[in-house]
Amino acid sequence: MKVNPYSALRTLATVTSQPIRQPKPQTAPRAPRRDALRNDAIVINAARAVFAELGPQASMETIATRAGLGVGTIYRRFPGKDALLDAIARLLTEEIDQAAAAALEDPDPGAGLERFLEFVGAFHAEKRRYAAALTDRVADDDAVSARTADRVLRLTQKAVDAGYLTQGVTADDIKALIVALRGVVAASPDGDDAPWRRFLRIHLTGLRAD
Amino acid sequence: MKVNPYSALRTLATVTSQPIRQPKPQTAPRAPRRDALRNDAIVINAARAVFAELGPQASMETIATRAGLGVGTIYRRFPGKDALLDAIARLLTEEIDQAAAAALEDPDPGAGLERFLEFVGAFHAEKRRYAAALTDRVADDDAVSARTADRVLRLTQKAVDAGYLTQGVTADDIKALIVALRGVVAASPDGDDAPWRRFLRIHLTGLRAD
DNA sequence: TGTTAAGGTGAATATGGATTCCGCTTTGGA
DNA sequence: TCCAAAGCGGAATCCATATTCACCTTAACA
Repeated sequence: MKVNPYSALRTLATVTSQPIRQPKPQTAPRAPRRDALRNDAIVINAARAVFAELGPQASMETIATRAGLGVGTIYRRFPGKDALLDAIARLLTEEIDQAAAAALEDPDPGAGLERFLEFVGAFHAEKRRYAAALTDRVADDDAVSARTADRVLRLTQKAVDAGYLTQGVTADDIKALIVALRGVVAASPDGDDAPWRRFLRIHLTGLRAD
Repeated sequence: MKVNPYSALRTLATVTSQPIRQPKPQTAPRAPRRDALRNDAIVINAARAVFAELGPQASMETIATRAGLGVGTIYRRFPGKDALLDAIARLLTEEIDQAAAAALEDPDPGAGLERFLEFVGAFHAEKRRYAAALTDRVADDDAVSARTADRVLRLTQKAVDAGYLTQGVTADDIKALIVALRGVVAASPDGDDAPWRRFLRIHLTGLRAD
């Protein structure tokens, strides 16, 4: 069993009668080191690159090498591989959220929706190797996730109201289209955008018909 | 290094001068044992069940237990887990092929196509946990695979000729729809068929519109 | 019914990674 | 410039499987 280091210190202090500088209880002890802050981003970027190339089963060793760091460093910031994936998932959700926000700005709701869906397609194409491993990593009731869901909902409603989409189309239909797109992308040869673009076109036709 | 057991036997034979019963070269040595034949199917069925439940990362141990056999027995028939997955993939391709064949029989090409796609959706729903791990396990130029591809091609052409699908729709569009369906199924809650059915409906509308 | 090889078993082994740990290095702060 | 504390590195450890193998059973055939 391990000895509690704090009790040892306290004992020593008593014996030597040295005044102890008590750090003010809630004061931040010290500024975080610059390299530590930098590495945080380096790790995530390396992980994204490696996962994109090798898929989610890429080893921590590989990620560390790519980052130019030791494995231990990764574990200092992220509890484990799973947490790393979670962090990436949140980051990507954020990116999708940005795109949704931008789409909502478009004065033409139909154009905005199309732009958003094309972004999603390209997004999945870039992450084809590990996109599937990201599902369910961000809880539905997570702040970002909820915000995005709300944006998609409004995007859909605006498109319906503007007459771009048929009456009766819901946000769930758009979500289904998004995961479908992922399936098409995953099954197409790397770098070939034509299949998912065509697929998107056709499905939108279906969503617009009476 | 390991000694070749055959040379050892040969040496013994020479020394003792015993006549060796040479089995007639090309004669089938013996009929396969009944239990062996039976186990072959037992293993595949157990594997299908376990994969459906736990996904493709289920252990060989689990499969063996489910089959009521020892792990070694599985390895006697299949070189390894990968080969087991391959075998299942081929089997499932065969099932899809059957469905395609049946659909071609339908006097109404449109109804036949719809029936086929609904079969595919239900098929994926049943295998939602491991369907993704099956892709690319059966080569495109494999006999069954090629036959199925041809059937889908004919199914599509008939549907176009009959005016059910718009002019210009190709077999690739149907294949894309199939993988898309897989994506939708994978993202829906277990056992809920409504999402993929609705999705199929909508996409077919898109494929039928001018 | 006896002989024998095919077939079955599952403990032992091999392997590939994830995760931990501790000595060494760097940085913040006085 | 000096002293910790915060960080880093990466070999050592741990673990969860896949796979092998030496020995035991059982079915086929005479």
